[in-house]
Amino acid sequence: MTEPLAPQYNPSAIESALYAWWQERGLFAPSGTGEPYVIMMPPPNVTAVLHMGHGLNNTVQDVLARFERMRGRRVLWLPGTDHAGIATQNVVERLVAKEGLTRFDVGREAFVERVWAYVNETGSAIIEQLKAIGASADWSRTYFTLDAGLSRAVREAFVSLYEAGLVYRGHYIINWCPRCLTALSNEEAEKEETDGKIWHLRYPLADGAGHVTVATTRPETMLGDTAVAVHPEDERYRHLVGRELLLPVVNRRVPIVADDAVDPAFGSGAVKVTPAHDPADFEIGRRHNLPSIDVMTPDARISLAAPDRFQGLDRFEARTRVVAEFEAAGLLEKVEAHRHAVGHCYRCGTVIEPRLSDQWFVRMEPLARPALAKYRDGTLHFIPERRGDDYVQWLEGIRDWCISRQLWWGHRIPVWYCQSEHCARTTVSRTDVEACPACGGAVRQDEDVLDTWFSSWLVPFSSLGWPDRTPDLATYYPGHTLVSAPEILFFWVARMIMSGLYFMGEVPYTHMYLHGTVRDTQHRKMSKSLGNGIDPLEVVERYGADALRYSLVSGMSVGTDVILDPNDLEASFAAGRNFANKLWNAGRFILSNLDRAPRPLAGAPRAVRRGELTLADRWIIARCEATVREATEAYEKFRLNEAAGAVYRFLWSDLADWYIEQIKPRLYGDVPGGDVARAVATQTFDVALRLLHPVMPFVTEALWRRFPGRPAEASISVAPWPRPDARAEDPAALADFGLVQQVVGAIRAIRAEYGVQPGQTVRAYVAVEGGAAAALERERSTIVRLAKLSELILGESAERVGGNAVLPDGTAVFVPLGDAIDVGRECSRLGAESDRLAGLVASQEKKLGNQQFVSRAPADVVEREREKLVAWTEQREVLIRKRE
RNA sequence: GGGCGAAUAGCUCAGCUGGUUCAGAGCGCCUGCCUUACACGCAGGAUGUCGGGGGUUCGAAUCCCUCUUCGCCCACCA
Repeated sequence: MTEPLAPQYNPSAIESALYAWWQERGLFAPSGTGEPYVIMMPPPNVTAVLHMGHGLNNTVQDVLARFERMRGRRVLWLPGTDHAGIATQNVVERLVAKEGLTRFDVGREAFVERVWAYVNETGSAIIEQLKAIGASADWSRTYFTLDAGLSRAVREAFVSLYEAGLVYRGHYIINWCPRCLTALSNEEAEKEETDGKIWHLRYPLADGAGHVTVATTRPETMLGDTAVAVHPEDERYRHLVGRELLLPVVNRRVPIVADDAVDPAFGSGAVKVTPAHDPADFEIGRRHNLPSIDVMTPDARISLAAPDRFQGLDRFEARTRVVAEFEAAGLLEKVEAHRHAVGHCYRCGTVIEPRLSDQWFVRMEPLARPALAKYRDGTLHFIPERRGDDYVQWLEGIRDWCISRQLWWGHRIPVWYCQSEHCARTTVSRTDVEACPACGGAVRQDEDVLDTWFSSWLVPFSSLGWPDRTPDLATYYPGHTLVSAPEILFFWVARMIMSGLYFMGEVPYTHMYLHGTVRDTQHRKMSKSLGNGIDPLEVVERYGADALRYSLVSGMSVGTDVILDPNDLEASFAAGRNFANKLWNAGRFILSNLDRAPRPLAGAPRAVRRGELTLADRWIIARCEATVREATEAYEKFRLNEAAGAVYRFLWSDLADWYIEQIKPRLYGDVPGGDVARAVATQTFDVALRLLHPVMPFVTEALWRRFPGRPAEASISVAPWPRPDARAEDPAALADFGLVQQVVGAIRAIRAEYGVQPGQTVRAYVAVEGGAAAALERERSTIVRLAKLSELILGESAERVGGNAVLPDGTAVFVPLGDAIDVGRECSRLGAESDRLAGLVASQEKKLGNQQFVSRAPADVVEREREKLVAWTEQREVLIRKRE
């Protein structure tokens, strides 16, 4: 506690020890009797390694958690990890591939065991990494989306939705990833604008009397065409409806049908219909009883349903071959460039293939309706608000959610099919089914697993024990704030609202804060594949967790992206490190002076009476008060950068640059009042540490604990949040000390301008009277010392030669410099200064000469402008006289 | 194609309900300082048609319209 502190703050020497101490003390578990405040951590993938996006997301959550904890709320920040179906399976598949095997070689059971082994070994790494950045989550409650409790919740949700008719099995076109070999939801198929081509193909009429031209971006699908559709009212084709075409390449006769879905204005107005490979075509096929011919295998090669010469070809090779055959037959009308949106697998980037298959779906419209209503009635708040538009748009256009995945890693679908041919009953059950409940025959469980998001959308209550009615569930549901990346608004955030309303009857959160994305200086998203990432742990090692957090927080206003430079860590993180160091040294200085206080300041420094305070004391107390208000309001409004900025300015510009400099004579015993200065410095510094703790938890704790009178077990992380105190407001002190600062600044500027040696003292005149003079008189010694004066004269100067400055309120400052100065230089400076004032005066006269302004603007505004004009005019005259 | 947002110093961005923080901060740049808390520091300084054009207003970086350029979300015109 009393060992001397190093002049340079060394984060790595203290951070892990402090974190361990917080954990030992159990400070991150909810405690006390305050109103609960719940933040649900977006569960990172088990196999994830901490990246800057996690850094940002968890820093924001931690700032809010720590802020509310200090405000006395019973904070539960609930962490967990996500089994992340496809992502995790892919990782282990790659490991298996190194042994030259596929998952099919390994077999389902053994493969799942491998995944478990992998997850058990490396799965919690990210949690350790989150601790390195200071995350104050309640790790004792950490869940895993595949553990027993959450698995039970998943079954309960599936079965009860099924019983309500909201889960169904359907035969539809879904998004299929030919590399992951699974169905995907619409959200998992990322649309990307792509420059492609559109081929215009001629299909001859079967009777040889001409042809119909169709356009397609995927010519290979023509192998599965079973019709051509035209609009029923399209005069060009009306006479052809009902006739047949001879499909080239495959030589199949297909009908021409009329369907309203066809847009006669697009292309030729005739559409090839491939019911097995296009959702719109599927619908047309259904309306016209067309056969569906699936011409592709699961890995997107041409299937046995196509002519021999195409079988086994990759879909893109087949595309080339089909086009070539059309061209050779003279049936390729034209090829045009075509920009369109192409779906890609969100996990591996492979082009999605629309595929006809049997899948499980959730009927979304009944869930979406109340979720929309809760936004429209003002229950839900999005920060920033515009994210609410995205939410509404998505819900209004919602389509059913395909939840089955042809994977092995995940929650097995709780459906059993009777193997007996005459029974064939389907059983959907909360518990495992051994035999068919109808006929007692053998059953086979559905092979598929559920979308990983089907477990995470339940997390706000499943992580608290649902479907059991646990005390945790009663206490901590619903929560308040969700902090999330905008990418998972639809995957997760919106769905949690729907599930919360459906299963719990209440929205899980009222405030959804969607922060920005971490990008590089070219505004590209940081990613491993682009190689533009910054490793947060490296930053923690080199600059400290506080520096990392400060940079992330200060670099982001509500909902904007955070830009970091991967090639220049110094540029990105030095500011935070420097700030931590500044704090460290300010704290070190104050502490070292407490040691030389005549009596140790126990606990709260000795009570100081208002009458004992100097102008500077009153000023820093008032500034501190303003900072409490500003920072608290900013945290409440999620304006974390403003909160950090307010405390930064207070600590650096006010406390360190001015107040600490001002009190040095008192501290050193050169003038009386040392104990008052110590008390005020200690008090205001303590408040600032508490205000900053949510953003920079480590350095603030390290310093805070060292102040005398703190019990060994006291932690700033549960210290009370500073309360606004109207008695500390002091506009007069703010104005008076502000004048002192301006006078000192003006004299310093003159000294620098005229190259006065740093050690040399000068005289200075300040032309003030009345209250302003009294204020300067009270801080005379401060001005003399900080501006390095031999004498301060409050009044006009008879001397002419020297440096002049005019403060914004019109106060003149003059520093006589005798023969030492360059007269020519001074003349030009005087000229420039008087020109500047002339400009101000001119525009001011114009403004005040405007009758409209004088009559319409508020009186106080006009009055202020008048005063400015008077002061500027006077000072300009003074300068002009001097110049002569 | 539909919806939404952004453009301010060399860079990254604040600037919220029009008028005292109105033209700002940090970084970078220039000058001078190892002043016994801190050179990861101190003091001083330079830099802007607030994207273009129009409008509302006594007054616009701020509100409205329009153009330009970027970005995000959504979308079965084959």
